[in-house]
Amino acid sequence: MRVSRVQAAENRETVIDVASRLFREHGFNGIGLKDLMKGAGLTQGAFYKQFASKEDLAIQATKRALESASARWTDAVQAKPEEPLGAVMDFYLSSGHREERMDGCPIVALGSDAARQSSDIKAAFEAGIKSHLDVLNHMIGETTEERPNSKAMAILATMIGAMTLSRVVNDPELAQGFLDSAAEQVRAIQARASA
Amino acid sequence: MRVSRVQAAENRETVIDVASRLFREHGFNGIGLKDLMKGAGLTQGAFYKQFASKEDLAIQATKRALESASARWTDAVQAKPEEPLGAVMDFYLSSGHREERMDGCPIVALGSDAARQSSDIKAAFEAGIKSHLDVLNHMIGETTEERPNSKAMAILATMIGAMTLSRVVNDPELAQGFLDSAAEQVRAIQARASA
DNA sequence: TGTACATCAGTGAACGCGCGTTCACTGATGTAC
DNA sequence: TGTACATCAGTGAACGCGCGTTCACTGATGTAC
Repeated sequence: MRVSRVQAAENRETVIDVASRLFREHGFNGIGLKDLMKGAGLTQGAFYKQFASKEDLAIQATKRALESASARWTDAVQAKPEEPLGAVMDFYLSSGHREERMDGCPIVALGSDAARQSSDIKAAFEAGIKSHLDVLNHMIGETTEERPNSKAMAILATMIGAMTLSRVVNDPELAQGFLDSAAEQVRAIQARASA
Repeated sequence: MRVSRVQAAENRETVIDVASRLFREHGFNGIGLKDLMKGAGLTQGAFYKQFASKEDLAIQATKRALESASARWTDAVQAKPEEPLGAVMDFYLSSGHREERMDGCPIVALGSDAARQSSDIKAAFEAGIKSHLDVLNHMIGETTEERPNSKAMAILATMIGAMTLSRVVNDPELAQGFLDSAAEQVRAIQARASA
């Protein structure tokens, strides 16, 4: 049952979108091609007409996940341009984000895994992370300092570290404590940047 | 070939030690029972004489990994009691630690995975993380504040976030930048705590 | 202390299962005239 | 524009493989007398 070129291209994009979410939910090794394709309404056999291997899809899906994460950050900036960093923290350091692993930050959801993956996967993370740093730099209004990006790097590290810690403990109060402490900390960094 | 009770107990501990290292290197799903047992000099079949399931071993190994991580932190304190936080940062935020996933911080190595695991696994992380926070609190000499542990939480989040970011990028300079920015940031938190 | 027997940690093969990947086939799409 | 044929995205079954788990067996350890 051949399908139009347009439809085939759409199917490919759907598979990448679905994979970017299911990989975040289950990890690169935690979900198989059968379920990934089923999530896009296709069967296993069609996979190799679109992708060279599972690794190939993992690369595309990682890029997609980081692009949508960056888009979410820039959306936050535009929604509340007078206090962009606050807007980002409102969604990133929230209990909602703690629960939504599937649609949440891919660095938190896949970071431990990614450290073990090929340099192609890491390249996708690196590009996305640089994009995050650029957005942060504009937010804190600081582009020239001793070590470039230093405060943006510290903010990003604090935020993804807090979300990671928040997700690996059972105690909800402790989990919330990490998010609150990170928010307090990021505000302190911002104050130093503005001063 | 029965083995003495003492030997059997030693074998069990060896398996847990090996697993705590190999899980960190390959992830919970990235290594099988055959290789875990081989690492301890035993065969696959002996596994179920010592553990109820792979999940059971994962719980024991996670506890072990976090205990040895905490031990490393307290060792650093004792080795350099006049500047304990500096001593911890010297090893934690180092390129050596970035490369040694097998013996390094289990929160960074397994955090993304752990968020998807059972509450038994999370309980092991929670206990280890609380222990880390206690050590940090003693270091910064602050036990009573508005939100208890707030600065210790921010320091821990910054450190594990920086190590995670450092490991998922290819560019060595960018990787080092995250570690350096985190160190700078942690010193700033410490200064505020002492003031 | 010495002997006879029960226990059980460890071995290695087997189990069913799901994985990533391959392939013969289908039939609507795209192309050539 | 209409017809004939080639293309190829998608199907569904099959491949070999490694996984977690089970099991009959071994033989040194531990126990009872």
